[in-house]
Formats: sequence, structure tokens, C-alpha cells
Amino acid sequence: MKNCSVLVVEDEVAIRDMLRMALEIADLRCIEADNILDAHAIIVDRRPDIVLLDWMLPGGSGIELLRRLKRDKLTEELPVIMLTAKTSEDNVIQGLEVGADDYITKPFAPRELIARIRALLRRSGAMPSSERIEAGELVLDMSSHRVFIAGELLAMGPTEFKLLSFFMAHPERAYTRSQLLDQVWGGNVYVEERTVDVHIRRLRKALQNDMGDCSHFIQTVRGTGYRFSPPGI
Amino acid sequence: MKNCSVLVVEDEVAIRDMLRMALEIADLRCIEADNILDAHAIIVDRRPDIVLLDWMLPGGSGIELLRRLKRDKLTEELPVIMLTAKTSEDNVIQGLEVGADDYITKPFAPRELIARIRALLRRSGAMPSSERIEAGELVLDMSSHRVFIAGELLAMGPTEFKLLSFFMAHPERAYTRSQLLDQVWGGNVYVEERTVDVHIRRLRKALQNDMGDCSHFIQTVRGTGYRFSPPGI
DNA sequence: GCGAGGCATGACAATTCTGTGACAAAGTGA
DNA sequence: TCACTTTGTCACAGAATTGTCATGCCTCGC
Repeated sequence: MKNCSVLVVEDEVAIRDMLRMALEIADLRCIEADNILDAHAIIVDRRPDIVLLDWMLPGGSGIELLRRLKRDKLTEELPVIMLTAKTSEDNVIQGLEVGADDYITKPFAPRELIARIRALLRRSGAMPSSERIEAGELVLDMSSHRVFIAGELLAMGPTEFKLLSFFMAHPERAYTRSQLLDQVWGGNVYVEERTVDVHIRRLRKALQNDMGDCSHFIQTVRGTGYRFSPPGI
Repeated sequence: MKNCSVLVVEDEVAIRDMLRMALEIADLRCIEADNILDAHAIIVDRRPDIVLLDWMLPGGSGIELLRRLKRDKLTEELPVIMLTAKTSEDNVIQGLEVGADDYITKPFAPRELIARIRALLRRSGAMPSSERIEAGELVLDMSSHRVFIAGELLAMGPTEFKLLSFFMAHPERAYTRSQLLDQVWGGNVYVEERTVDVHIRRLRKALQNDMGDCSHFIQTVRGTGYRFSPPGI
């Protein structure tokens, strides 16, 4: 896993020891605090990737810290897992409402905790870059249905977009015209195989602009069909 | 709460009934499926905001569905909560590893479930964390139900407002007419897809006044639908 | 070097898709 | 009830896309 840091806010030494060990095994960096003031300073200062927060702490509860983080608009980015002995349904709901992303009750299973940390890191880290395929200067964004070369938007028709999506999802592999018709046009249409050539031509033309030329990514395989082969592999 | 849709994948009718009621109270739209094939089709087609997934289902386990979603790169955006009677630590870990964001064991407390759904929607970005969304000169205020360009109030109908809210909460992403009908009109209405075009037209017209013109924020994605894309990204 | 087949290219008409104004039905509030 | 707003549908025009074809270039085998 990436170099992720976990802030553990917990005053019981035994639990901190246990967590430190579990996090080390999971290849996560552990930062520790035993009160909410230190915790707040660390969050502002060192920006951990995730926080494990006990409810009952000396000098102020974890819920207070959550409220303060929420007020400072820090929770939107920062995932928080409550890890506490307060097990009542009302407690759980309160914790989640105030801004926690998950709520685990003590005693807890270390491996499950790690799995939940990973799930949350995945969710919070995976958000910005979602369905993007990149090939050199060429970037295709499925969700927004757009293609860029070096950040500049390209214009192309729906069929060209579908064709390029298919190619970029299956690079370095030659496809016959018939296979492309199946995959891109859908199996139940009757069109000439030569039609593929024309759309390849249009796609190649679309892959050129002032910022660069990616038209050579699409290579002709004589006697067979075409292949998408970006440089640098 | 915003107009969020929850896909419930569960074969026990009693639990589905209970969930339907709980979701209705929480102001969440409920879509139901009792097998993984239907569930997959619904996810691809109607793009629910979150999925509640049982483990044991007729015709294939929930874990299989998760694996398939992961392979299709759909889980990165789609939050999934496992909701199952399989309570062992290994099950929990397996579920989370395969891509679930949370794991709740039956029997469960409905209010806690709702709180966890809300926490996850908040994290995944489906729910705007603030009551106020801004995009360039354009400002939408959820609580007062008003829209401004450069401080000047815009006039628009309820449907246009809902459409704009949805777009502003999900910028930079192309939606089909069918998805917009699901998300903005609500799943259970029958209206022509072209109706969306007309409301897009009305919304675009409403987004112009003396102070500025934001109508170009709404872009046509030919062959697909529309996308909200404010400048400056 | 020379055909023959395979591919690239530009043009074009048919088709499909979207923008737009109009209109009647349904809903709202006084 | 009446004026007014909102909503869904339709028809038409304009624009973009698509499939096909004719032509010319390129490559390969001989």
C-alpha cells in the first residue's frame, strides 16, 4: 500500500501498542496522540491520511474533536474512524452524524480494522481520478466522455470515441475489422468492413491538434486490421 | 437530503420490506434487485448512488458481483455496503478487500444502517456536503432554493432547479437522458427522453441574464446526453 | 519493374440527433 | 372560478454523424 499515515488518537497505552503493531504489519505509518489538542495540531500540521479516534479522551471527547474538524471544514477531506468502547446504537449514530466515516466498537479484530482502514483509504483516495485511461500524452476520461492531448480537448464523433475507448482499454493487440465491428458497433448491425477503415481514418485525424499528434498510436496491421500501440511500452 | 438512490440487492422479502421503509423515512430512493444479474444491469444502466449488497443470493454470491464490478472498474465510484448474515472476521475482511466500503452484519439496527449510508454518501461525494454550491459566477443555494449569477437572482421552474442541483453536485460527468430522468425526475415516472432536451433548453435559457451567461456550462455530449462543466478546471 | 490486392483519402447523400418554438393539459394560488 | 405557471409532447429546421463509393497510393510477391 502507498505510504499512508494513520493518526491514532487513543489514551490507553495497551491499545496504542496493539494498533502500532497492526499498522506496521499493514505497512501503514503510525502517528500517535493521546489527547484532542495534540491530535488537532497534528491534523493541521502533518495532514495524516486517516484518523482513528477514541471517544473518551482526557481533556475532551473525540466527538468534540470531530465537531471542531467539521467546523474547520477538515472532515470533508479527512477520513475518520471512531474506535471506541461506547457501543450503543445512539452512540454509533451520533458519531457517524458528526462526521465519522466508520464506527468500530471495542474490542475489535485488528485484521478487520486494517481492512476497514484500507477500504476507506481506497474510497477517499480513489475519488479524484476515476475512469481515466492514459497513453502518453493522450488521456481519455470515460465519465466526462472527453479526450485530451496534453490537456487540450479533442473533438470527435460518438463512434470515434467508442472506437478509441475500446482501443485504449485493449492496447498492444491487433483486431480484425470484423472484431472491431462486433466490439464497437455491436454485433447486430450490418455494415461494410471498409467502414472501419473510414472511422480509423477519422479517429486518426481527430488525434491530431496543435499540442501534439497521437495518430500514429493506431497502427495498421496489413492483412488483418488495426492495433492501438502507444509508445513507451 | 438530496435525491440519492440506493440499490438494495437482497432476496429475503421481509428484509427488503424493512429496508424499503427505512430508506423512505430517510428520504432515500430505493431500487430493488433480488439477484446479481439484475443488480449488475441496474448498476450499469441507472447508476445508483450506493449499493446494499447481501452475500448469499440465488444464482451467485454478492462477492461475485463485487468482483465483477471491480473488474469493470465500477467500484471506484460506486460505494457498496455489504449487509449479510456471514459474521466471521474472515468474511468481513474478504468483503472489504474485494471492494466493499462497509460491512454490516445481520441482524442490524436500521438507524445505524441509515447513518452509515449517509456517512458513505458524504464521503463518496454523492451528497453535497454544503448547502451552497458554486461554479464560477453561478451560485446555487439549496436551503433557500435559489440560484444566482453574480449575485443576481435567476428565475426557473422546480424541475430546472432540480436538474441544475444535480448537475452542480456532479460536475464534469456525462449523463444519458435516461440517467437524468432517473436522478432528477425519479425512477418511477414515464416521460419521453426528449423531455430532458426541452428542460435542458429551459435551464440554459434561465442561466442567462443581464449579469452574465452560464448557459454554456451545460454541454451537449452528442449521442449520449449532457454534461455540466463549469470553466476553470 | 510490375501487377494485384490492401489501404488511405476525400466527397457525398442518407440518416440520425439536437435545438427551438408552440401548444394543450395539469397544477397553483388568489 | 380565473389568471398564471409549469410540464410533457410534438413538429420542424438545422446541424452533425455515418456508411458507402470512387480514386489514388502503397506494399508485397514475382
